[in-house]
Amino acid sequence: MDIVKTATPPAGPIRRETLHQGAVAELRAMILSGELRPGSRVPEVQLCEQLGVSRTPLREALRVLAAEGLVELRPHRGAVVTPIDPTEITAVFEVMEALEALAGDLACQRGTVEEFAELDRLHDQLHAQFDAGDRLAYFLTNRQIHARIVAMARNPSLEATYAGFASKILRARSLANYDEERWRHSLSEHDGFMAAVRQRDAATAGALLAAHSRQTADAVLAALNGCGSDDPGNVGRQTASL
Amino acid sequence: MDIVKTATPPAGPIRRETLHQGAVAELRAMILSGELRPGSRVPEVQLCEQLGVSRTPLREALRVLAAEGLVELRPHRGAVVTPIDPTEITAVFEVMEALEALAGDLACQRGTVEEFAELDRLHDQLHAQFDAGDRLAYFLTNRQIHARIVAMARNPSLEATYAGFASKILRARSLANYDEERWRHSLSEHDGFMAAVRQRDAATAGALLAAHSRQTADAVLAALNGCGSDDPGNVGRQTASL
DNA sequence: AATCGCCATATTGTATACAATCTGGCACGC
DNA sequence: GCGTGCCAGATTGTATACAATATGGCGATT
Repeated sequence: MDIVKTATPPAGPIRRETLHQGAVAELRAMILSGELRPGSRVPEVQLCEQLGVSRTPLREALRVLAAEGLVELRPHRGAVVTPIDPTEITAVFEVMEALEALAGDLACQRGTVEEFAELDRLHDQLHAQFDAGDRLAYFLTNRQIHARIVAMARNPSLEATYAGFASKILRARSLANYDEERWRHSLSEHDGFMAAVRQRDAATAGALLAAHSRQTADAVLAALNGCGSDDPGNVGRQTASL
Repeated sequence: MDIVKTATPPAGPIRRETLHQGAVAELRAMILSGELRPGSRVPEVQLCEQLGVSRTPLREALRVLAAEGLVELRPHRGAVVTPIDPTEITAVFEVMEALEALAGDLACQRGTVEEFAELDRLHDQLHAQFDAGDRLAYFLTNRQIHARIVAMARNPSLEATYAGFASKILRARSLANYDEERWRHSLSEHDGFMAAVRQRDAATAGALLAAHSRQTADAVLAALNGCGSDDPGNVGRQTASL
């Protein structure tokens, strides 16, 4: 058989598994990174040549992204990247809070010793990156920590739902970079729930994670409402919010 | 302009908005009602003539349903209706519990007087249907009540997520019809959280709704594990579980 | 006799062609 | 002058045709 060409051809158009799957991944990345600006129309043919695929798989990809809520389809009027609506983000954060609480609770009950150790390691790394003033690295480690906690909950449905909400929040965050004080506070919140996590105190960990999420929400929403949407200067560049 | 033909043509194939949207709705209904059995393969061409559409919109519909988790796509091997996996249902219920709690909490804070009154009316109706022994009617009213509560939470993201989880649970329920005692207990749980709702006691209402969800989970999972999956006699008929 | 490899068939993945619908502008009429 | 109706262009929605891949059976080989 041909078990040879398992690796991705470095050049050429996308070739993940099927074209429409690859297109979904590509488009999602483009949306989350801000390369496709919120509210912008998405002409099919243009994306087709950009991704090197035909309209059929591209359209299938758009339908999937629409089901995820990243784009909106208006019959005969084309697709638009879902605009970032502070009202919606508020709603998303409300649910996120509950999901974080659940994840923290379950993670404490179900994580392995190795996973807890890994969490500790990441937390130390987070501190180091804060001390170094490396916002981007901090941001990435932060996401990793939360992702690990969710994974430790041993609940694929929670994980998938969490990922969906996280992606929406990520898009909002890319518009709003906030201040040093919030950063410091964010770290101290991490210290807080990590203390509970170390003791396997499920209820407290969940509550503190939810509180952390709520604080993040406040900061993001404040930044969102603060900067408005006129002349979105750095939109399109993913910035490191905390 | 042509504001005339707003109504759906009664005859002819599906014609909701676009064909693929209609196909999504049709297929989802077929899956939820059990007309398409869990685990069964879904040949495209067969569904095409059944729905009276071409392969293109049907395939787009399948991609959407795959994103919702109702079908699974295996490249070059066709789509299958996602089998009902007790493990997954357990996970789904875990998240559902948190969603119910959140919905109940927010609903108490945000519902209008009219909505609370409507909830009361539905609750009375539920009692009447229990007394009449009408399981199906009870089941439908039950769903309505929960849907109303979620709507009162004023959170579209929660509503959408809830709907997704509810549909998965619905499929599991259709396999497991459980006993009179559980029915009675379910009603008394409704009495419980409705009492809290009437007092706008958000925290208690949320907690009781979560508990109700947990009890439902126990019953459904017990029934699921009880009957096994050999000779799934009445699979395909939607039954009224509580 | 059992296993491996190959091939015919069916089904899915993709590309292209055609039909339907929306947008923007222009001429006409009031 | 302004609004209305119509038309050309562009874009999306759908159908069909072609290419690629998985499945199951048959035969050759050991």
